[in-house]
Amino acid sequence: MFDTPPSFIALPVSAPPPSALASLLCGPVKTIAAGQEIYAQGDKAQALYQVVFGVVRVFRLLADGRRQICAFHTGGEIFGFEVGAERHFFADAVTATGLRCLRTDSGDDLSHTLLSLALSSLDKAHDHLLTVGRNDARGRVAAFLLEMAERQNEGSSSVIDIPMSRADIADYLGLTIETVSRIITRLKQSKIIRLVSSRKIQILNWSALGGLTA
Amino acid sequence: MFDTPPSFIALPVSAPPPSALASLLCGPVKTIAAGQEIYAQGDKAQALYQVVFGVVRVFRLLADGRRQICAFHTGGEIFGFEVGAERHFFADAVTATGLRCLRTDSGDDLSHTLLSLALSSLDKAHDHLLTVGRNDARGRVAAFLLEMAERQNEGSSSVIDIPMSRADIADYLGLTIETVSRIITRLKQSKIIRLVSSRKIQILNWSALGGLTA
DNA sequence: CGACTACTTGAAAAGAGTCAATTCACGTGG
DNA sequence: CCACGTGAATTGACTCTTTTCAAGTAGTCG
Repeated sequence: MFDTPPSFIALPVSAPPPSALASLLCGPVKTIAAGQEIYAQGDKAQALYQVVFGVVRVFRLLADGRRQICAFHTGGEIFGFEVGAERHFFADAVTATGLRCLRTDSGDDLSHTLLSLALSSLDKAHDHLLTVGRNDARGRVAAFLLEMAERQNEGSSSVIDIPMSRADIADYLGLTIETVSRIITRLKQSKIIRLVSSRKIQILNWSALGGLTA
Repeated sequence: MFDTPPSFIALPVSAPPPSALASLLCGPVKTIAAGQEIYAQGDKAQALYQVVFGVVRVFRLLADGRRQICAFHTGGEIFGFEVGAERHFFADAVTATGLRCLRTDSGDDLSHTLLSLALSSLDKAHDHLLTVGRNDARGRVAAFLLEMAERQNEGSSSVIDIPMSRADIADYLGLTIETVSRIITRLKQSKIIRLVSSRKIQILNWSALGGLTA
């Protein structure tokens, strides 16, 4: 390892201090309907948002109409970071969603809190890149299901809600809807999952599912 | 667009202020050899680095030995952000490289500067995700060539240096070496590029190349 | 009940991966 | 200076995966 001069201290990048985070929150919760836009590419980047309930998707649109979903955000998560003054992405609600705007003008050292939030976004983006870059279709769907499961393990029921459509999943994973559907069918046939309904999936064999991802 | 309460100010996320950045720099330039490790997964995250010359690759290693390169970094770029106290990635030198460590203990409001750097990393990660998620093999290679060209358009020669191996390119784009090689051959046959040598590529038709990417 | 949308399934075609064999560039040592 | 060895890059033949296009099923809302 490349040795570091001792005078360099650790980066201030610990997990977001919950207290500082609480001080960041403020606005009232706004409820928006499924499909409603939160912001669009080209908008002025003005605020961050916290998801109170529901699901948000953040995505880019390509010239030919295709879409790459960069991230889904669910309860508690914060999104809306942008590099410049303008939005580079679109964000809209997948389901009816409650959002809180986050103040960034409370006077003092907010950038410390914002930094740890931004780094956590960066980390997730890298995870997603790994999922898409180094997994075949089956591995990507498996990773997606495990990601969704992890977000909602309150009570650790093995039945997970899939609030988004197959098209959303496909655009998130860089696949087509048909492939997503076929993979789900195959996972069902091999008894790794069970479909309660097309939007409610029970995981029967966690380790097998985990074994499919990179 | 979801309307924002007027009390919320713009995010402090403008481009890195060059002055503040200058104040961040300090350490002497360390030269490391091609292939030498800079940090490894599991290491304590201690500092950021700025590339003075040369090329660095940041990557993850999978259980089965495969590799996903998250980013290449060249002259001037800053890397080494981590979420927690531990490194989640490996970083090493592609070619002989000069690095400067960046102090993060200079007393005052560094997190503002760090935030804009982190957001710029986040933006690049999203770009890369788009490249890998929504392009076929040809589009990914085209995007890669254009990215490399953009990094070294001093003098705007159309001949670009490719300091990394085909294996590196493949691991960056989520492809195999053979596919990368075949795509390059096809681009050559269609007179979009010309190979000065396997590591020196001249772009003959920029717009055609741009038309291949999403 | 009918229309609409989401999801699933099938068959054929295209794309990318795998395995194997060359070719190429470059150093080293005879 | 040339033969040789090494690792990188290219090419070929073949297989497997994923997409494409098309059709069919299911569920929902009027």
